[in-house]
Parts: sequence; C-alpha cells; structure tokens
Amino acid sequence: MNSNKKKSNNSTEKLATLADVAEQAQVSTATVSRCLNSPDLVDPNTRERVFKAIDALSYTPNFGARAMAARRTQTVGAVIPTMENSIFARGIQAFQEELSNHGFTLLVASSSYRPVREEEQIKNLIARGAEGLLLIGYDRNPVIYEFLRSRKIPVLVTWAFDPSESRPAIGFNNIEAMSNLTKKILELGHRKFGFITASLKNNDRARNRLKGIQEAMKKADLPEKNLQLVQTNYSIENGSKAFEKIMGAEERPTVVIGGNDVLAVGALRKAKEMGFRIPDDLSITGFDDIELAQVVDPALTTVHVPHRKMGTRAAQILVSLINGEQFEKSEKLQTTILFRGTLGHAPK
Amino acid sequence: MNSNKKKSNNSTEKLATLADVAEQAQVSTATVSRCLNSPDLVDPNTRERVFKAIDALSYTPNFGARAMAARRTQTVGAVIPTMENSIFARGIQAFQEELSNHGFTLLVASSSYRPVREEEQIKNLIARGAEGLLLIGYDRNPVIYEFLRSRKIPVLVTWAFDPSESRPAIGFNNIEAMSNLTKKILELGHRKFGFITASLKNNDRARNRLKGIQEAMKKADLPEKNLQLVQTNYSIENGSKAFEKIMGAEERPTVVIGGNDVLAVGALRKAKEMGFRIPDDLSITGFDDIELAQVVDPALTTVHVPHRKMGTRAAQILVSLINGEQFEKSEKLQTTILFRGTLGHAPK
DNA sequence: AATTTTGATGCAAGCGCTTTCATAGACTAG
DNA sequence: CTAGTCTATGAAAGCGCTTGCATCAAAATT
Repeated sequence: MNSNKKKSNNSTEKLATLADVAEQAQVSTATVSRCLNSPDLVDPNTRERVFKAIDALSYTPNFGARAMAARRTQTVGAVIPTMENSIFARGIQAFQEELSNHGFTLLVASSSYRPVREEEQIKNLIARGAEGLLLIGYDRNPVIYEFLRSRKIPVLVTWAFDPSESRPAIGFNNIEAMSNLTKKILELGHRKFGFITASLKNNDRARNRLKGIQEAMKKADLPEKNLQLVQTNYSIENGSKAFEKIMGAEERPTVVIGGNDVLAVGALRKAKEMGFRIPDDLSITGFDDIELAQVVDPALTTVHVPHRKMGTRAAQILVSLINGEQFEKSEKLQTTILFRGTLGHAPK
Repeated sequence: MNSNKKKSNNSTEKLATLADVAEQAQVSTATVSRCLNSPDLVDPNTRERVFKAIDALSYTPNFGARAMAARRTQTVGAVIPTMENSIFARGIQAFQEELSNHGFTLLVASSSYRPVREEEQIKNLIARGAEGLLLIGYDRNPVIYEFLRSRKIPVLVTWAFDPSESRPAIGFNNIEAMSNLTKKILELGHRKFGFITASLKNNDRARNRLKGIQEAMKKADLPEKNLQLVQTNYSIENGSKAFEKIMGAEERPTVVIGGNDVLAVGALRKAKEMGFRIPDDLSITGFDDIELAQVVDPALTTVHVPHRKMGTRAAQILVSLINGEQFEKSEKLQTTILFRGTLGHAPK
C-alpha cells in the first residue's frame, strides 16, 4: 500500500526505532512519543498515520531507553525465598494481578533462602528500575534497608507482621498464629512436642513460629525439654528425614508440628510408612494451607493464611507508597486454624 | 576517612551515577565503566580507588542505560503458562541456575494459559531486552514467531518435542509418552477410558497427549466412544469436578487418565470421597511427576518428566543460540512411567 | 640513543527515548 | 482588523552508560 521507499522491517536491517517510525510517518520523534504516551495530545489524523507506521515497522519501544528518559518504569520487584514449592505462588499471583490493575509490571526473583543471593537480587531489581520492592519477612542486613532508604525505594514487608517493627508491612503475626495452634494442641492433651522448622537463622517467620510454640508451652508450665526441635530446609523429603530423626529419640512426642505444610506433609508420609496411625497414634500439623494440605490422607490440619488477600493488599499499599502517599500503618491479617484429619487427642 | 567534600550518598541528593563515581575517584567515566566490565584493563591502584568510590556512593549501575549503550543485556526471558502450581517450577529453577552459570539473568512471566497474555508478556520481555526466549510448547500465532524472527531473537520451545517441527526444541514427545502409558493400561485389561485434560485449544501438549491415547486405543481396535473426554482448567478442584462428571455418565470407565498430575490428584481425591477403592475399583494416572504425585495416598502412577535435565539443557542450548552458534537439532528427552499405587488391573 | 610496542587512560559520540520550550497556525474576542 | 488563546507540532537537550579512537608515558627492542 505504501510506496516502496524504505522497507525497514526487512530482516537484514536494524531494529526499528522511534526515529524510524517518525520518518515513516513524516512527523518528529516527539509526536511519535506523544502518540504512545499521551495520545489525546495529538491530532487524530496524525495519530493514525503514526500507528500505521508503528505497525508497518513492527516497532516496539525500548524499555531501557524509555526508563532512562522518563525516569519511571512502572515496575515493582519482589524477592521470594523460593519458587520451587507453591508456598508463595498464590500470594504472588494475586500481587501481580492487582499490580497490573494499577498499570504496574512485576519482576520476581528468588533467593533460595540465601541472604547473599537476596541482596544480589534486590540490587538487580533496582538496577532494572523497580520503583518499589516486596520482601518476605523483616530479617535482613540493615545495610540493605539503608541502601534502599537512601535510594528512596519504598519497601513493603510481607508474610509477617510484627507490632514492634515500624517498617511498612502486611502480613500475619507468626507468633500469635502458632501460639493459637499450640493452645489447641495443648487442649487435646498433648504434652510432648516435636517441631520441624526451616533454619532459624535469617528467618524471622520461622523464629517467631517457634516462639509462638514456646510461649504457649510456657503458659501451660511445660518445660523447654518437652519440645524437640529439628531444623532443615523446606522440602517434603527433608520433612520425612526430620520426622525420622525426631522419632528416633528416646522420648517420642505425641504431636509433630511442621513449620510449614511442605515439611508437615513430609512428616506425614514418613509417619504412615513407619506404621503410625494418624491421628490416633500421633498428631501432625502444618502451616500455610497450600493445596498439598488438602490432598494428603488424612488431610492436614494447618494454619490457614489469606494468601490472595495478602497479595492483593500488598499491591495496593506498595503502589500508594510509590505514589508518595503517606504510609498509614502496617496491616495485620488474621490467620485461622483449619481442623482437618491429622490432629487428634493425645494417645493413652 | 575521606575528606568531607561532597557527601553524595546523602538522602537529599540525586542518585549516584557513573559520572559521580568518576569524579570522586578522579578518573574518567570510561575508566569506571572499564572497572566494572573488564577490570583487568585498568591499573590495580586506579581500580581500587574506583571501587572505593563506588562503595562510598553506594552506586549501582543503571541497567537501562547499560543495555542501551552496550546493546547487550545478558538476559533471557521465559513465559510459562502458570506459576500457581509447581508443574513448571522445577524445570524453571534448573533453567535459571544453569543460566546464571553462564552469566545470564532470567526474567519469568506467566500467561495464565491465555495466548493474548502470552503475546503481551513476550513483547514485554523483548522490550526489557531479553536476548533469547524460552517458550512452552509449539502452539502459538505465527505472527509472534515472525515478529521474533524479524527481531532475530532466538526462541527455544520446551516441554514438547515434535519431530515434524523444525523449530529448536528440547522436550519430550507427548504423543509417544501418553501412548506408552496407554499401552500399559491396555495390558492391564482396561477398555473404557476417561481423560481429563486442559483445554485442547492453543495447547499442543494437551492435544498430543490425547492423540497418544487415541493412537494406542486404535491399535487395540477400540472405538473412539470408549474414550470419555472432559476439558477443564488445571487445578485440583477442577480435576475433582471433571471426575464427577465422568462418573456421572451411564458407561463408567475403569481408568481415568489425568492430563497432568494436578488434575489426576483432584480426580483421586473425589474418587476416594465417592467411595471408590483405588486401584481395585478404578485406576487413575497422572502426568509430570510433580511432588504432589508422591504424597497422595495411594501414590499416583504417572509419567515422569526429567524436569531438571530439561531446564538445564534448555539453558545451555539457548545460550549457544544467543551466541550465534548454529542450531544442531532439537533434543528429545525420555519420559518413563512410574508405577505407583493408582494403576491396577481392570475390575471384574 | 632512537624507535617501536605496550598499557593505561581520556575524549566524545552515540544508544533510543521523553519532555521542555518555542513556534506557527487557527480561532475567539474586542 | 488586531491582540490574545489554544492546539498541534518540532527542535533539541538530556537520561546514564559503553567503546572506538587518540594520547601519552613507560617498557621493550633494535
């Protein structure tokens, strides 16, 4: 349809740029840019011509250049500990959906639960222009927080809520949640506990869940030695191994609490293999309420976390933080205990 | 330690740039750039001075600017259908690990199984400078392939391998894998099949898995009507519903094949609820061999896919493609059938 | 001692975009 | 008819980096 002057979408040539589009449409680059960013500023006829050129050249804007010139990226970053199991998946999914409602794009990275890697990933996201960051839990090197502060990058902590911290956060109180669960367990007559947790180092969520158990036990006047602790990495297999270890001790607990569902499911599997009848011989509980928890047999009693709500709200807060709105206060979400099949009365 | 001339990391000032570092270290921007990109080209003393300045200003390079000037990003993109369940997680994790061994960074996006969204995400990744793309399955609008080709972006298809396609791919043959499974099922005496699959539209993996079943059935001289088909979205819940539907028909199958493990697990759960003894009354099989498959009771008989190997190899191929190496040929990975507890002889 | 080579550095031209400011034309109002 | 308003557009100055080329001093070679 056009005259055959310069076919720039030929594969032997360079990529089309704004300037190419401008030339093809017989306008300045400024006009093309305006067509893309504030179309109503340009005359409908011109606009049409420009879009036709964009199509003809199959032009796509260069994000880097745009970011540099406009000093905005409409991007936020999130660093989660892992993508392998679905602990964070639902929350992040909701986060991302809500973000895109606000015209933002999400960049996700994972740290494999390693602080050094998390730091790298944070820097990487910042370098890529993230205007705000979602991070899991409070626990990290103050230097990072300072770095972020000096760069004026809003940070929102999630998956945790600690009333004593002033930093913006949306999450649940890990101490409280686990303490509530423990109380229920105590009511059922259990006195000897096993707890399989992720490494407590650099992980405030895990530490606080432990604290929750300890507090409840103390209130019930149980000595610390009634709690047997195993630290391991999150995986079903590790849950199984940890369970074996706990059951290898002379004084066996009557309930094994998993620091999360993945660990608990691993324990459950091994328990069945070892011939325990659940929950008659032994109780097991989880934390998170991921899909896994419902499909095992018996279904896992666990602490339900409002993943989607947390993700959605996190997006809203972070966006408003980025838009310079004043931070009101951290939000605490409620967890609930889901009684399914793995928690019963203490045996005997 | 330094004299108190200009403290630029003060929070009231602008972000530090290369130029700021250069000034602080008393060198040109070229030298700072070289320190970052090819340190051995610069004198150790100078280098030290520069790095000290970088530290002092807590400088981080601007990715966009760097990408624009160097016209390289060392970034590859991947668009996966979903992050919610862990079907792709293990493979992507391995992909990313291998990528970082080669100095590349991974950007992941998800399409929610929607072609339009996939296209957006592809464009987004390209705009962000992805130098290569990993895509799941072959099936997509030719326009996208053409767009990518004209931009000279190497694309690697994975999670599928089709000998009739010339496009670079690393994966397994879905037809063959499912056909093999079906043969085994036939050997066990089953003649009536149920198949719960993801939507066949825009999903060559799902279509080919169906084809595999059909081929094996045809070879055994079974009519098409012996296969009852339900299409639904991937989720445990949907698997359950689909199962109910299949069992609601007058002619019940003796085996229900899940298009993947998630669907199969949903079916299994509902089957148990409905009182079926698995595998005595009814057999169920999955596909993928994700964690879920091992923890359900009975453990799911499924098709094992070498996720990690696929991810690792995908990274290697894509990197070599980006480096302009000639594409040898698509690689087919072997799947194996994992006989666990849900597949048995046909009843009666 | 004169010449060539090598190594370390700086200069400056972009990379592809946005945006301020200026301008020109089309209207409106007096 | 002239001055004042708008509206649509363009010119051009960056944004923060990399890199080819030029430069210069020191080391190596003759």
